[in-house]
Amino acid sequence: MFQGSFRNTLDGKGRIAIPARFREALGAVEEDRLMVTHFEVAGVPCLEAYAPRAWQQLVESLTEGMGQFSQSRMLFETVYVGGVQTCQPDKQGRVLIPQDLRKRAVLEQEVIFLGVGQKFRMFESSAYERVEQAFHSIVANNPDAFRDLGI
Amino acid sequence: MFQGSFRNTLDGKGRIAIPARFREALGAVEEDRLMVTHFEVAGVPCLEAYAPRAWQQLVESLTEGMGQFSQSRMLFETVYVGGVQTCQPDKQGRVLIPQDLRKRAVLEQEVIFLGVGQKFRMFESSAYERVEQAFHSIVANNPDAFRDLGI
DNA sequence: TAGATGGTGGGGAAAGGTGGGGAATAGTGG
DNA sequence: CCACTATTCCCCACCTTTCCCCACCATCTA
Repeated sequence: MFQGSFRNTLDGKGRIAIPARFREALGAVEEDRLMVTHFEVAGVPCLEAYAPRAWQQLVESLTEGMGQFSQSRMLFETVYVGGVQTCQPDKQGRVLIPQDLRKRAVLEQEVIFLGVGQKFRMFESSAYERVEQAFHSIVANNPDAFRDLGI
Repeated sequence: MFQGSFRNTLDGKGRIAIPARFREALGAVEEDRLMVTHFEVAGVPCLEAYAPRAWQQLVESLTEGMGQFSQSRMLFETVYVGGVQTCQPDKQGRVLIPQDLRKRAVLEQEVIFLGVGQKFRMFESSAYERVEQAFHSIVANNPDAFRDLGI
């Protein structure tokens, strides 16, 4: 379980330290590889990282769920599954975020880590502010938006 | 297994480096030939590449699956199977993409490689952006499309 | 204050990707 | 059938990125 938010810095080589709490959560389950793919929240690009096992399950459930050539399946497997990269932390607990992903999520300096259960998200801090704004303006303008969530 | 996304460049001669990870995945199984055919994802043209053995299996399973003269079978075998080309990497791990395929997928400069299990896809980067958009707009407008996947 | 933990920085070797010269081959037109 | 041109193939060389180290600093705890 990934839980909590942290704020670390990308160094000149594109490496970043995985928050120690998240490393524990990884190591608890298995060897410490990370599956990282990219995504968007409210139109703001970010990365999503899974423990290998959790990722595996996700991919398998994809195979069962939809027809071979369904539009949404192909999109999902191309963009979300296809975009994944395996990252191996170095002895300091840092990973090198592959260029391609770094570009997509526009990670440049300060990165926010957000634990979301089976995975965690990474945003460039300036981008993350936009997500916060989006959240607050939804709450203000559309109080029912979160009714289904049971909160 | 092909996994991960990479971004390489076509040189003036129409050659492109196969990402090293994909070459390993190929070489692990057999000699490093590639079967490349063309396809579309969400209306965006791309190429799909298989290891020879995986391609073989695909073609054979096709024979079992559908009636000899079913419309969809004939279309599939004509366009998808018929359109395939064998590519042999040079000693630097590059392949020359045959003109014909290059044109169809409009590969010109920067190419995105996406590992999708038994095969990988190649898009011109500008074209790939359209695929991403399609994916994100499905996720945004139709949150239930991927409900079972828990993303 | 000393020690432990977590995060940051950078040197240097190795791997991966890019570019281009020049020989071989195939395709085209006279 | 020959000559010419375009494409393909094989080689070598460069440069950027990645990987594997080791060192340092800041914070928290005992």
